Amino acid sequence: MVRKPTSKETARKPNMREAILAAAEELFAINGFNAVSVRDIAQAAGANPGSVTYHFKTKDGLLLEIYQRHCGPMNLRRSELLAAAKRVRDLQDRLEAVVRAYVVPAFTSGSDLAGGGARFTRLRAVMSAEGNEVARKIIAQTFDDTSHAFIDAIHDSLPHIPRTDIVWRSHFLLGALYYSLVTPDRVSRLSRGEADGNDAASAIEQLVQATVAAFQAPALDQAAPVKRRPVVSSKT
Amino acid sequence: MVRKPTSKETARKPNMREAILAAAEELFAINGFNAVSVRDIAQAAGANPGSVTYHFKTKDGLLLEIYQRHCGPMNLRRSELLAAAKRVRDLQDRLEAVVRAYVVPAFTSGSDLAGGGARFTRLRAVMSAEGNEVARKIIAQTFDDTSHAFIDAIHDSLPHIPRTDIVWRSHFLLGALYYSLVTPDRVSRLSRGEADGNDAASAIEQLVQATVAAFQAPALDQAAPVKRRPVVSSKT
DNA sequence: TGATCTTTTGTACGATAGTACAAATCACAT
DNA sequence: ATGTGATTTGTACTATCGTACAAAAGATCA
Repeated sequence: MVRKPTSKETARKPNMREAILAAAEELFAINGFNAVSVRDIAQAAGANPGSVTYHFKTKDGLLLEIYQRHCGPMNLRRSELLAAAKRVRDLQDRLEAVVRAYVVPAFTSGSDLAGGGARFTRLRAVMSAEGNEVARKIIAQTFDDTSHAFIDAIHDSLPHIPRTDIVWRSHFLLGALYYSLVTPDRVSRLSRGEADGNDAASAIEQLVQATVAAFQAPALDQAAPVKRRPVVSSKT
Repeated sequence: MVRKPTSKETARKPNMREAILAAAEELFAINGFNAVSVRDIAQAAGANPGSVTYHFKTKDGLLLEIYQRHCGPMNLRRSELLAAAKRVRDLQDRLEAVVRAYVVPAFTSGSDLAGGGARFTRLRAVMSAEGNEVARKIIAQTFDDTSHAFIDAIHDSLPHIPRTDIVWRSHFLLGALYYSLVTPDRVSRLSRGEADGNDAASAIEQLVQATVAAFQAPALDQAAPVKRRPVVSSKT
């Protein structure tokens, strides 16, 4: 039989599916995966719980779809920005451009998705903290390449810093980035209202400025290799 | 009747209560609050589920007890280290000492609790990401004082940096700290085995070094208030 | 020992979780 | 209009959740 996948195959009425995705993304990003029920999502999307099962089979499948929806555009955007940053001649400026290329897409929209950049990044932060299995797999196989590309680019701008130090510092960058999206109100509170933790532009500039300086810090290397500071091991 | 609170009042057999607390702390720190059931905790502690209810009334009460168990010692330790740090004469050295006074207690044991510092800090990180209500209240009313004290101390070492910037950067510090405890394996992975994300000593040194540099970065202030930096030109 | 208090156990209850599935409904080509 | 396949709805099943509570067990002291 000859199939004619004109409008039938391409999801004739994607409204509800999209609504469920959006509602789930928002609820997961705010409350985490475990605290949100399928019924919560359905209600927020104005749908029936059974409809979620129909479109995404399982709750995990829903999370998976959210990731697959964003990972592509965000990494594409990062690649473009990184490529542009690498063309900056001055080393100091290039470092800042690279950091900016890493930070900006996390705060802003991935592409056509309205303002979803910060929301999805917050989602990733929360899933990371929850140790979500689905997220862990996707992250490792989707973002590690990007992370390596950025680490390499930063290393090119700072040849005298060991790669190990750059890994640590970029790890700190991601942690700071995540935390800024997870608990923005704390910034407002601790600054006694002088700063707005929810202002993405401020967050980006502050983060870029601080991170560039952190990357430029002298290397730790072998000086005082911290043989056995009485620190206590983290795991038994 | 004259009471003789010799051994009865002081918890005659605290073994089980302590075992439940320890098990809960570990499970919460790893899997979050919502993903862990009372039955999980009881089983891990070798106790009966009803015993958890008996000692802590509710699951929230158990979390509350964990916080109250750690907050005192950890903040005390921080205060001591901070006081010592403030006495450092050289401004550069003092800044590093202050940062270290903030970081070290988060990674190491609060006091008598065996290796619980990193575990409890990780717990705080996860609760923060989950938006746990119980944790949020305690954190705000217990740690904000400490945070302000550190921010002030850092500001004293860096008088030319606006307080707002210092708040942002200390926020980044806490985010980096949290993330290092939540996802240490990522460091090992991205460094291709050259760094050990689970090594507390390395984490502390790297974090202190990077953070001191971040604090010392020039102020953002009003220079170029981020109208619309041409972050990128590529659109392809 | 027997009385009394603390702790542990076992069990059960109501609520809610994820998911399955049949019936109802819808959109559209014929 | 009607048949057809894609959705949506309603409902139900099982599992597990937090918690309550009575009974059993253990400990302490007159």
